[in-house]
Amino acid sequence: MAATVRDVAKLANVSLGTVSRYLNGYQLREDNRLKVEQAIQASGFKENMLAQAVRRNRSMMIGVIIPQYRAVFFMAITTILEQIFEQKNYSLLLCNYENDRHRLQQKLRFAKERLVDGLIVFPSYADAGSLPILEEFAAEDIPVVFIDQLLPGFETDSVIVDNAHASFRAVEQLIFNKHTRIAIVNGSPDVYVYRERLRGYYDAMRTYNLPVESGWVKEGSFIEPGEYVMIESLFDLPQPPTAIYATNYFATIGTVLALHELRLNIPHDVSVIGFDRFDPIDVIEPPLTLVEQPLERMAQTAADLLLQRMRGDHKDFPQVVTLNTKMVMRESVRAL
Amino acid sequence: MAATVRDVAKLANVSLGTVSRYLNGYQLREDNRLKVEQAIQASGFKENMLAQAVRRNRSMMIGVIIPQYRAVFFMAITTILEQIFEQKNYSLLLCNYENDRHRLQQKLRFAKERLVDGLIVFPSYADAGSLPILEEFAAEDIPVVFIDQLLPGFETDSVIVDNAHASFRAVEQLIFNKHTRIAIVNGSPDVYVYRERLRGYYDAMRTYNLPVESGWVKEGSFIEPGEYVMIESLFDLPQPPTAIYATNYFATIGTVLALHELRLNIPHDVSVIGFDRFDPIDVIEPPLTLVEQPLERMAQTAADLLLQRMRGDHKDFPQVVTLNTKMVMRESVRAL
DNA sequence: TTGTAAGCGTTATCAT
DNA sequence: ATGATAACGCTTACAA
Repeated sequence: MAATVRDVAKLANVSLGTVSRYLNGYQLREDNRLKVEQAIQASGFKENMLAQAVRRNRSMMIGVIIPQYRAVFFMAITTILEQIFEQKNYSLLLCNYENDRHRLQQKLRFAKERLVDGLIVFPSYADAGSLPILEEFAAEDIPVVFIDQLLPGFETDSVIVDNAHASFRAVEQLIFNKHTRIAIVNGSPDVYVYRERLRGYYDAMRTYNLPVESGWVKEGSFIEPGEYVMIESLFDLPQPPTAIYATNYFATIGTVLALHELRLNIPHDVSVIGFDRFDPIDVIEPPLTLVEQPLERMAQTAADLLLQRMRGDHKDFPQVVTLNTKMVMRESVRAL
Repeated sequence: MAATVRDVAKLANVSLGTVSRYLNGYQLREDNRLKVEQAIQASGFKENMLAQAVRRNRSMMIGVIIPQYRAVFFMAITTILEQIFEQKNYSLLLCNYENDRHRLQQKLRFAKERLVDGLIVFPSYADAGSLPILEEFAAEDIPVVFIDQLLPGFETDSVIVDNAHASFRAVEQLIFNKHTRIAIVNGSPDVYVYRERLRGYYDAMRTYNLPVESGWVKEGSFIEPGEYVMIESLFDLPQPPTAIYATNYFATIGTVLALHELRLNIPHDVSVIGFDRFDPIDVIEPPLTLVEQPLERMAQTAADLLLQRMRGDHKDFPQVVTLNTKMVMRESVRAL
């Protein structure tokens, strides 16, 4: 049905080797080049990437393993990854492991069976112990890059963000504005990044000799009904906070909704610093002061690292690149 | 390096044909089966899916073409698609076309070059005229299924939702509760589904002989700063609405935020019906009455249809399956 | 520069 | 049921 190099060769009256060489960018004699080009046109020849893959032993696929498609942070980075890799003619084999260690192992195996040339993993909730498959990638020299988090127990190139420092600076910013009673609305402590963000909060408070009252640390998913009652309860305390640092997108939205509910004005009554800038965060009034992650650079760095390893360049392996977040001052913090 | 059927055959002292047959589930003589199994164990043989793909002329990849990874609706369906296809050993070639006709055509070509066995497309913003590549899929008998929207000009199996009817019922529900002044906060009229949702609104109002005041129809993305000022302006009208029907996730959030801003209580001051139930919608107080789309069934239907076509069963082609949304009554509608 | 032929790791068709 | 062998569509020595 579909034309093959053989058909093209026949049509052009050259050998199939010549056609193949043409396709791979080798120099041809002028008349032959013309004949081949015409034959390709005439036959509607399209190269078969699968056959190429077998022959070259490269699938031209990159596995991208994601905790949850619903979490826009991962997908925002994946959008950029796709653009980068598409330019190099790689396609993405996306896998969602639904935040489940067991499914993660499954998905890694799945990607390996598909013979991906490289792997980018967001290792949320994971531990190396439950992921023996990773050693197989290492053994077969299939490069793996972690993004967003490390995975203790398996050392490989990683691109992360300094979460503790991000928190430190956010809290510090509040302190600079004379806030002393600062609460944190944090993601689940099961996730490494949230433990880090919490650590940065404590660090900042300690550094500036501020006490952390019991009840100022709230942790949750903030996607379940009524979960922001937890946030509201901050204001039942004898010493309610004057500022709230919310450490992710859902916590930020939840905080805003809770303050609305309590008829507390941002920033007049309570100052707020949020985390991550995803739709529809920008719609919120007043514009929120936010910690923003360098999504582009994370993606670009991870991609570059992976491509470098795939080229066989193992310089400085394993490299851990730590990027900094950016605090963007808007209007949700008031100086006391 | 990696063991092949040949290696296994040698190790087991059988022909490679026997090994291949074993792998493909044919009956073997007991002793041979044992030998082959042992050889597979011993050699750590893993089948090479790429070689299989070439030989069988089936890539075992399904292209899934998505307007935007950031839009959780698409990703929610994709999550389900992935589960369904994984069970059949298909992998997903996900492509994001960033809501751009031109990039959509590119991505379709990309998927075709990768020899996907089938295609699922969310054709937002698209028109068949700008997508000549679709005809190539048809010509080569690569099944294409549209989901969420049709694409006039290219007829193929499609799974959609009755958006107009969804709106009709939502508005009707408000009318049943004695509301007569009902506003709609709608997505961009550039998108077919929003034109449909608006049509349903008008239909319902007309059916019940209710006037639609000028200024009751708001359209926008509701992700840009200050866009909910549009919603707030509803209440500057001489005849402000007593109920708002928001036709997507962002419109719903925007509406809630705007009402908070205006210190209007839901449902006491204003009744609200929203659309789509994605995080963190459930966190909103009171629980919102929502139009919910049958994500599972959409995904399952599209997948079934595609698999059927890939099996060569072209019965009733092209099939357009229209599913119904579900109105879930919660607490954001008050009877007047 | 070109043609020939071997080979990638499979599946599938023959006889046997 | 099995072995031998061709074939899938391509790349890549090797010789010419």
